[in-house]
Amino acid sequence: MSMAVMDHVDRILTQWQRQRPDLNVAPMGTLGRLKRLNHVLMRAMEKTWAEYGLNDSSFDVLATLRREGPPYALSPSDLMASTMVTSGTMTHRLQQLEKAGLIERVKNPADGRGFLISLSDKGFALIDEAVAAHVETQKVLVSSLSEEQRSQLDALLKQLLANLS
Amino acid sequence: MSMAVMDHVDRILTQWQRQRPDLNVAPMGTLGRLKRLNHVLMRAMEKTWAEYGLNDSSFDVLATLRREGPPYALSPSDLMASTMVTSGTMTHRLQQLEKAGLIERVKNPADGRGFLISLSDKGFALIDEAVAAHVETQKVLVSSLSEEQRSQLDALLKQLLANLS
DNA sequence: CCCAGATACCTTGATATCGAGATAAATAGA
DNA sequence: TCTATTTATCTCGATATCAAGGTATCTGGG
Repeated sequence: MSMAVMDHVDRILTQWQRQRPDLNVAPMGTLGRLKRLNHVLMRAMEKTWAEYGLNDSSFDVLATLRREGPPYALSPSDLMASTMVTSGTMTHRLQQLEKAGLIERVKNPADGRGFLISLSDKGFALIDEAVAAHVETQKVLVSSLSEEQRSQLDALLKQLLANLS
Repeated sequence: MSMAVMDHVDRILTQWQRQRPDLNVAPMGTLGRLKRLNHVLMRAMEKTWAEYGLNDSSFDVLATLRREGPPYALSPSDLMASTMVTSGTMTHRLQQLEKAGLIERVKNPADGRGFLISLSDKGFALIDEAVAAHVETQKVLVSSLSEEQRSQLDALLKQLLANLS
């Protein structure tokens, strides 16, 4: 017989039920856990990225270029679309990565307005190592779920995401 | 018969499988969806908060005070613990809220180091309205799941969270 | 060919956050 | 009672993000 354990989110819902019994706060519980989980997960993954001198932003860009396959190059616009950030943010990210020598930028010969961003050799080597470590970290982070549970969670998140984005 | 639809995360996983078949990227899919979902959900909820002149940060603090019940007061430390932000961040949040007249701060009579932060009448009225709208928004955001699915998702998130925080 | 509108990217200014370190007050122990 | 340690909060500097607006370039219809 399994004992239901009160967690932080449960306590929040209990408080609301007492203070505002008119509100249906069940969705708040689910979305609250999702937010907290995201927060905790990001913190945990940041540690691995930091071992390679990276953070969420820089890992995100380098990984996007790496998984694209040869010649490991995309335009800033492509990168923006893939990573869900605004143009100002992407400009900033690319400046940092260029300064660190992890990417190279060349004018797009086919479009005078644009650039092509590609992984440098150094950037390729770094992300190739970092992504392996990152995947290991992620494996640990989901290890409290069985493979079937993880897959079920995946399906539910996918369904929810499909109707929002 | 249900057709499996490729979403953005699926395409990322396919790319990785091609480029790095040595990596098990299944956890990456789940955690990637969780991150994207959090991003999309925050964007959606921000719209509701903005209708009341609030954002994630300010809503978070006011709601924490409101659900506490009378006398709607907590110390900055309590608020920090409840909202998972650092002391510097909380100081900043409280400055903004005080400037807006939504909270009041008094020296804690029982502890000369600390303060008590309480909702002003204006703050109480505002959060009481805003939270009702927020709950409505959340209801819409999870409406693509059946009640059973939402509850299942809740349980999985809770289990995952339990082993992390 | 030309021009209006779309597109690609950058710049700027405002915010939110963190981490490290400072200060003041409380507390526990000799 | 003193003192060392802990706790509560703030300050400061660095960074990441967004939104709005600017410039250069492309593109499609007349």
